[in-house]
Amino acid sequence: MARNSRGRRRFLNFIMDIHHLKVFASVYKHKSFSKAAEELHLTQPTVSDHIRAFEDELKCRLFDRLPRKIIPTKEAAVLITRAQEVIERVEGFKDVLGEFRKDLSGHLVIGASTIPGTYILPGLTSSFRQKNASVLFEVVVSDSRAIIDKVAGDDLLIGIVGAKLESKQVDYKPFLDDELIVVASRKFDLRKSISIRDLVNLPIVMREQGSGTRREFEKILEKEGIDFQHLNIVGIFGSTDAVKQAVKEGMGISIVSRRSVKDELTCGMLKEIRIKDADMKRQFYIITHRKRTLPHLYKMFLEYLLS
Amino acid sequence: MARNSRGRRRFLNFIMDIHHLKVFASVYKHKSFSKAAEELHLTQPTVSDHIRAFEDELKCRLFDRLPRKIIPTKEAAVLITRAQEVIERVEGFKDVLGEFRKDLSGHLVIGASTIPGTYILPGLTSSFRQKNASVLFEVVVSDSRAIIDKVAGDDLLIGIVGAKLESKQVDYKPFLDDELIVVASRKFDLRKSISIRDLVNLPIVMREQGSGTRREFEKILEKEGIDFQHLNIVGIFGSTDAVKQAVKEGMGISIVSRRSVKDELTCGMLKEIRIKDADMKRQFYIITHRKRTLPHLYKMFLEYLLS
DNA sequence: AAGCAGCATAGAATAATTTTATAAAGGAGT
DNA sequence: ACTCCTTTATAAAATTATTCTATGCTGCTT
Repeated sequence: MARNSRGRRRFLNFIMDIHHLKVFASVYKHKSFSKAAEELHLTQPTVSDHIRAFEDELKCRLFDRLPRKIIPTKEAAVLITRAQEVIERVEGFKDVLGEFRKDLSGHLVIGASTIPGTYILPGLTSSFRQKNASVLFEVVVSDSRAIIDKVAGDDLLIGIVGAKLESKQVDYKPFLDDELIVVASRKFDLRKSISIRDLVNLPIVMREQGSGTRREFEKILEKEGIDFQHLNIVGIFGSTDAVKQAVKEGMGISIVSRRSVKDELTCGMLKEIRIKDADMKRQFYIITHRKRTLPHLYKMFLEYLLS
Repeated sequence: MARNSRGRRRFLNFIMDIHHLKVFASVYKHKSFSKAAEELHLTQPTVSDHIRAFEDELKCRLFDRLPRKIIPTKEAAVLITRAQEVIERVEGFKDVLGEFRKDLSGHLVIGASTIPGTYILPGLTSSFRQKNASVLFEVVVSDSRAIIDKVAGDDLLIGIVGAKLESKQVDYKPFLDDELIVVASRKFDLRKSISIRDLVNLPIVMREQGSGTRREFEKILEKEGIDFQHLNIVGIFGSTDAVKQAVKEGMGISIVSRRSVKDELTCGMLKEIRIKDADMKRQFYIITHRKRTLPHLYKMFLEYLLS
């Protein structure tokens, strides 16, 4: 039945959904119930019913039914504008999403551990910006542990880290390679190539705990059966630059990412000491939250990174 | 079942009615399906279902469901503004009508035949305006026939006329009384009181056919058994003022509405000749279309007229 | 007066929404 | 690790809404 117990409709809800408004607008446009029915692919009784329900709801007559035509009342004339506005907005709903998807501008926040944040991302963000319009990049640099926690805890959407810590929330995608190398000041007198066991005897400068670089180094030592405690640690610094500075000053050697000392090696400020018997390769990862949806801009950037 | 054949919904229609938008907005606000369900007096599965349907419709995820909380996606953040706008507009629908009803400003068009339009309405519109704000009155003066036709034909909403012509469309409400009187120039030498039959011998100035005054006069003659053809008509004028002018000039006597010559009688420009043997009372009517709804302003004015 | 055009009404058929009941998944506390 | 708790998902049944067909009514028109 078109109505439920004579004129009263719906249990709790209101009549004014888009559908009803559309019927109203169409009747107003055609000044005819049957023409409106035709346009909307409904039957005339349905249209009648909608109009009546709408009139009941508003407690006012909207159309005067004269024998040959219907005339909208003043009230209908007042309402039609608003009704059309609402319809238009709702129809445009999907377009809003479409527009939004085309839009590659916006604010892109990326978490990164020291090496990726300092030596990898600046180049990539810069070239992404050259291809795509106006993106504001914000690179949050912290150590790997902190970045992973932020991604897991919904504070960041994407991160690039140099360590893989277990977390159910986080999805790891392998990204670029890197290699840990041993560096020393150019004044440091040492053979060009040593065994990993020789490290035990050398003064070492290190990053703090939580650093991906340090963690990788610890993993390598462990694999080689060397106890971290036996190392001769002479300094711990909170940043790669500080470590590099200390090494340049001759405080000791350090194990750092090759990417972080590329320039110093080229100009001879630091020299590399090859380790002949250990694999010092490491992997960087792009991390995202396993259950969160990336905004479009982020997806685009992620695709760019992986290509 | 909440959905009909697994996720596909509705036969022909779209999901985005106000109801769905409200569910979306509530979930967005509370960041919780169950809280939204509570607010909307629905159950949680219903809310789940609406959101899923909406997501299917837009082909994009709106909320990331994490274990303890849900996080709106960027898409949801983009859409929520628009959704709230639409909801607000629809909620405000009834208020628009309310406002409209309180509003007593506007354009009020009244049709009137000569006597009401010239001698009755100006006073009434003026006092109505003193009580109520800013009404723009437009008085369309024409003869009774024309006004009745315009009301019947939807060109006018309200009219005041001095004749009752049959028309199924038109509703007549008795309004003020009037009286037809015989007037003559003050130079015109005649007894103060005559019989209606004496009119046959006098030179008469008249309004055109269609005039309510003339029609009333014809009806009186008919009642008295006097043939209109036997009258000594010496002039026909298209307006009451023209008739009055002609009478003043001594062209003849005329039968006019007492209201239209009130001032002239007072200052002696015209004199009344009493008819001792005929009832010359007449009635004015407020007319409206039987099936049309009067706008609020018109209703107010009508009430004012009838009080 | 019969035919026609246009809206209203009633009841049946169809479709959509909401509910109850239950599952599944992930945290929090013991 | 196990259990409880919270939150969302799923399924089927119940409820409610919408639409349709058929028919009635009214007032023009011829």
